[in-house]
Amino acid sequence: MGRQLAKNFDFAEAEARIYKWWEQNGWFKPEIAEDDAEPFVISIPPPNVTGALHIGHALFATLEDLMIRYERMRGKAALWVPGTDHAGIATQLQVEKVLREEGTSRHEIGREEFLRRTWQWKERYGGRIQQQLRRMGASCDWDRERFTLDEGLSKAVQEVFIKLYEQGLIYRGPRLVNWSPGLQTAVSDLEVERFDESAKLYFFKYPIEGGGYIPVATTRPETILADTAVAVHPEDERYQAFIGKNALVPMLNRPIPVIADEYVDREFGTGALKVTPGHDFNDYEIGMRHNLPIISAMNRDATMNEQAGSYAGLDRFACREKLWTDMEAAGLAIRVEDHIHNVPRSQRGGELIEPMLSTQWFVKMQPLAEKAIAAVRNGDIKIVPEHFEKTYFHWLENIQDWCVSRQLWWGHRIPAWYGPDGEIHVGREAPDDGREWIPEEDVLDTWFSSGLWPFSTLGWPEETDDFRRFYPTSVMETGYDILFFWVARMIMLGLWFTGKPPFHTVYLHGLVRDKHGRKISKTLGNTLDPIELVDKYGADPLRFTLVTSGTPGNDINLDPARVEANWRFVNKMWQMTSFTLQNLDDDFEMGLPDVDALDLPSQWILSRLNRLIATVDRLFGNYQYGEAGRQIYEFLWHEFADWYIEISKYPLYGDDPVARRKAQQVLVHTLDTAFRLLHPFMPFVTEELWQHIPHQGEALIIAQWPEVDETYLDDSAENVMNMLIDLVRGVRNVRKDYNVDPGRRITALAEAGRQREIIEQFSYVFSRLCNIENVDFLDDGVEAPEDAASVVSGEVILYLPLAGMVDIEAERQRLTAERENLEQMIAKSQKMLANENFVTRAKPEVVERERNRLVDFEAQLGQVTERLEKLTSSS
RNA sequence: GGGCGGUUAGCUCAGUUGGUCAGAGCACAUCGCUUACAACGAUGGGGUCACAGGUUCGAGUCCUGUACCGCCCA
Repeated sequence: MGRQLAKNFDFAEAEARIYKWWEQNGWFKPEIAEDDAEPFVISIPPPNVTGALHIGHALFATLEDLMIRYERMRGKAALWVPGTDHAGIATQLQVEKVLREEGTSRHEIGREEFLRRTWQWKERYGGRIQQQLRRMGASCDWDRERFTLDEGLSKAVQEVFIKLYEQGLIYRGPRLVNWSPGLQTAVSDLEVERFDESAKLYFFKYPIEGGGYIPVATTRPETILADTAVAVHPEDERYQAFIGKNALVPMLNRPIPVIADEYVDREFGTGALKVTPGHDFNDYEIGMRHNLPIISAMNRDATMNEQAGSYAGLDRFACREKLWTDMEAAGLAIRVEDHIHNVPRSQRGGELIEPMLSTQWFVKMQPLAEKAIAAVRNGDIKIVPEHFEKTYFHWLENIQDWCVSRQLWWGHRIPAWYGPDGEIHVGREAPDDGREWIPEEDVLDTWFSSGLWPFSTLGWPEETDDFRRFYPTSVMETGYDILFFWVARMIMLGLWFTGKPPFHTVYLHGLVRDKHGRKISKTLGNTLDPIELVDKYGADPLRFTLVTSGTPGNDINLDPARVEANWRFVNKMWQMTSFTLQNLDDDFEMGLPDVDALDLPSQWILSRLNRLIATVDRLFGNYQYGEAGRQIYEFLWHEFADWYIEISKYPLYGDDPVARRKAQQVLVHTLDTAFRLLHPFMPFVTEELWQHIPHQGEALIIAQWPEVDETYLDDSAENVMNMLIDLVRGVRNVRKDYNVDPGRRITALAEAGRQREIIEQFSYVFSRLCNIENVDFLDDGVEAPEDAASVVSGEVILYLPLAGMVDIEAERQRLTAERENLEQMIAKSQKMLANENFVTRAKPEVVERERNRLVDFEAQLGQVTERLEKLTSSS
């Protein structure tokens, strides 16, 4: 009789075995659903192909897998499209580093060889992250895996670029761009981060032709050499006389106009501004307004060029120093002050970004942005949590044209050719006109291809079966940090090219931080390696911790102690199952008796179980996965294990085969249902345990999601059970207070009024749970023993005769405290109910509940008071 | 300067139509190896829910303001 389970869960063995089994059976594929099933599709946020799984990846993998598993169990054609990103700059930097170590460089080996090496690098390291996602339990359809440089995706990229060009939305031209001198490429404004750093503010004299000077302050003296104007505020009295005159650029003596512009902040510095359209974005705007010439005084490596006169060839910082020394010598320098300056740095590597004049390819964003704004405004796309919509709108409403060309080699080559007469051709091929067309060297921003991801991965621009069936996708789950980089661009490009929003919901998660809320960084040494945690505790506890440690859109402070606690939860479930299996008969048959045929504890646990299903459904509907997980945990541990299992030992160990059978069925049914609910959170252990319990169907991963059976919802069973639980707790309490040896069996006397039958029937509960040998009933008019402690719940009072152990005075104090507490509650409750506004305005069920509470309190108070009076009169 | 988020037990966090909402885990204290589980169980201590107003019969929950922390944008 009974079945055996290993003593503990060997997660390392089981996870590998189960994942392989799922994958081999094709259960990650949408085709396992009915042919007409509604699709549910997620495109993975593609990680860097040569990267390693970090804790942020673990978070998205968990959330997306949770959504996919839930919808799969609900019968939808669930498809999670996996893939990786070529990550232009990051990957190129990795390979360049290797080349440097080999003593060579990409320029030395040439473009073709460099690309060969990079593909080789991708082949070698590309795959690692996919394996790590598998360890997290990610149920992606690996047969549909994509890479942004795949042929199909490259075709989509070309298609989009060419179409946008034909539509007049792509242009090429010299503009001021963010230039990364170390990488020697342009980057977009999103790829620039700004930091407040201490710097120097240099005050100097701008000589005026014909005498006098205007004092000017700058943080970057070297740009003086590229000044094309001095600007003052039109209403600034101090400088009125100079407007329209010429100033002379220090050391170069080049004449430039003094102009008036309202942009100038009269309070800052000297109130006069040097204007350098070639090296500053604000100055560029001023330059446009006043038709100023643009001078670029730097080379691509941020050394000074011939425009800098004698300073040509110097690095910008060396130039700054030398120029200032020269200006001091020339009597033009006034003073240098310490100054906090907002400095632009590259998101990649942190080097100083220089605004530089450069010829690049741009996408006109406004027409695309308008559609993207409308889609969220009219509800076609919902952002969760909602407050991110504001950020989204603000960015799109103020959108700048997107610089999409990069002077890199690793990426999608821009499909453009230059003709011998300077003409530009954009298309898949060079024109076949016998002339020599030179292909564009630049590649596209990696985010350009990522922006097509939801549809390019499904075959677009081809009208493939997948595209027809699975586009638009359903939910875009990703971090809020790439709302602009990625999400907004997918929405813009998706709407523009497919005419449909690429997904109906954007779910944004927060950043994972360390347990003290610090950003995770190698420098701080607080990195959390998800794979290490999986090795130590298994994937399930890590997943559960990631989901239940926070709320949507908020950062998560991950405490490894919680991972350990959830590993204990896994063990707890293992033990619950082990208990159940040990108590099954060989001829056990699944099933569930009608609610009327069940005992109270079973009615109670099934009522709680069905409420749990309803709660989880409601929470999932609102993307409240964390709360749903916590509720399941609470149910399994603190209702099912703590109470139902303990109580079920009575019928299981008793000699009534019918009762025994019913208890078995309730145990199995509850585990079965709870495992289904928990499976999206903890797929491995739930699958393993489900396989061990009696079950119908091949695998939990494809089992049906539970539905609420309202016939099992039972308020009255819950109320009575709560009373019993209350009494048990009260008895345990007394035992502890009086230091009654846990092994010592005691008896109880009850005054139960209308609850007498219940107490009688469930005296075994007291026996099992608080070691009460038997409960007798006090006949009317018979006094309770004096040497007894008492426990009250509702109208029931239990006396625990503890001859010689009860300190009457202590007992009196205990009861007095309880009476005071009750009196307070009663007063509060009475006050509420006496308030006409409450009775008339509050919801009826709230008023009703309050009335019941009051009745309960009063019954309890009656018992406590009576007991106190007896103790007082008899002592 | 504009916008957003946070401030709940020693620590990490829940608490989403305002009415058992003052909770969980960890940590701490006491007791217990009782045949599912010591990777456990029982019991307990611990918070004026940042502060000040307001709305409401009722506010951790809604509104306004303040302080501090963090993020985004300029």
